[in-house]
Amino acid sequence: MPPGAKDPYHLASLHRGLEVLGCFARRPSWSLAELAAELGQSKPTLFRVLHTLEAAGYLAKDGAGRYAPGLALHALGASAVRQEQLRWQSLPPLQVLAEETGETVHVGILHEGEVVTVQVVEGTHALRMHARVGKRGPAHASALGKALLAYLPDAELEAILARHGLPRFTPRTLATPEALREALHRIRQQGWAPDDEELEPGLRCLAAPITDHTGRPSAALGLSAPAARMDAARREALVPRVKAAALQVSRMLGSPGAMAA
Amino acid sequence: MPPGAKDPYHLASLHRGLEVLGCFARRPSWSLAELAAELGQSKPTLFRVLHTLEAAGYLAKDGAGRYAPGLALHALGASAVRQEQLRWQSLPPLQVLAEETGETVHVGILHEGEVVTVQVVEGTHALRMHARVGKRGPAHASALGKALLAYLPDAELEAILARHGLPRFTPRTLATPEALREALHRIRQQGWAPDDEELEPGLRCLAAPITDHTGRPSAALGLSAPAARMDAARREALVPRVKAAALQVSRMLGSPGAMAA
DNA sequence: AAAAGCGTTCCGATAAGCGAAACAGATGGA
DNA sequence: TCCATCTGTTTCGCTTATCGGAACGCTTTT
Repeated sequence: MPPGAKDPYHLASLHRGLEVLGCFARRPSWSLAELAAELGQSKPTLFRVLHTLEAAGYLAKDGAGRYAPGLALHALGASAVRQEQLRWQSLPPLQVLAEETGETVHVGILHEGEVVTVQVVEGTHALRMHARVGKRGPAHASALGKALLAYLPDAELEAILARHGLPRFTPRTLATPEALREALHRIRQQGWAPDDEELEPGLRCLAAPITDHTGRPSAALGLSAPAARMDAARREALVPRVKAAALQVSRMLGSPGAMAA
Repeated sequence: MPPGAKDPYHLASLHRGLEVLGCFARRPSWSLAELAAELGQSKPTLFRVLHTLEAAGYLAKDGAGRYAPGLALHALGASAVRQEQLRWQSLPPLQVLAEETGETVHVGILHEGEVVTVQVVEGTHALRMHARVGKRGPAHASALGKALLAYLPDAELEAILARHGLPRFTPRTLATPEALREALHRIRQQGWAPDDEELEPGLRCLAAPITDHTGRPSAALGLSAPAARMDAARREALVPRVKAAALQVSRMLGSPGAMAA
């Protein structure tokens, strides 16, 4: 980026715009002239940049002619903060749980009918589930996914079923709407979701919902282990720990329901 | 913006970049191809945009080759959220206080040695202080400013004095470092700051600090009235109400010190 | 009254940046 | 195993987007 090496894929105009936005991270209010001095740019150039940022809603003029962060920037910021918050707040409890149980634990959210992994801490056993941040997977065939589907409004569940269907991965996959609905009903009652080799033979999971600051279950925390280490007794013992970890994350996100516990 | 009217101050490249960022407000993870489909852009074009956004730290590649919000975006978001939060969280308490007292109340922050007004609710009396969001003013000659200066580290206070000096506006302006320091000492002790016609003859104010989620006094809440309505007795009566309003805002910002009260 | 500051507009020269097409790895199905 | 088909990346020549000097009103300061 410094002189010398030139990058053929560098858009100067966009780069300048981002530099301007960066200034607003430090100070909430700038005039054109101030930015021109700060960034060493000509006034017409910056005028165009500011004009474009304003048209896009990223900046807005305040009472005086000065520029301030706009609605789009606020929306973008809120979204980024929320995601980062979930991701990093959840890390310590995940680490503790992974350490204590030796199994891979992860946090995921629902997006467009699929589960997206947001954070992972791998277990310590040689044979363990592999997971990666950013990975997408089917919602109906994972504990994480079912824990989230269970609290969705009916209409949204319908839409997801219509869009993705219920592809079968193993003999145990819940491949009919009836079976899935029944499972979701039980999940709501008990407050956690199982996955008994429904996605991959030999892989068992359990997951509990995480509620955000509005109280809605917007993410889930799960634990995955090979069937050899996850018999009924061990799962029984793990359920409260997974639920406790999910509750702890919920509390850190400011969930009203999780406060008194 | 739609076809027909063309804007000579529109930077196409920057605009596209902002559209890309907007996508990340809705979904945390995108591939180049997905964005190309969503925005109807060619792949090389988007590749350049993503490359530039990544180089600037606004986006980053996650485990797979997919793009996710980067550190710069997170920093920007956190800053925007914090500012907006102070601004809108403070509004309801300000409205109540303005309604009950009939006077103009406002919230301000310190920036580069000056007070910047962040939110205002005007009073109901015909004769009232006029204030505008975004307005800047001297810190040493306003209640808001002094409430903030009082909690600054010594070095920072020094720097501000060196930079702006202590210009005199009225006979009562604190125009010497000694007078100011003494005043700030008292302010720390009593937890609120006065302004007795120090900026404008006939204008009296009082202000109390607002502490943010880190516990630091990062803003202040003030009430301004003409001297005719603000004798010693009335000010005495108003102090606890201004302090209570400031405390309420602090609590809403998650200030640890303000929680138990 | 003059001067200095601001944001805004104009304009011609330049190179920034666009898209078609080609390329290279990865992935997955037959 | 090979082929089909996705990715993301690179190249290249044409065009037009866009840059900065300079000039313009306007408000604020002296």
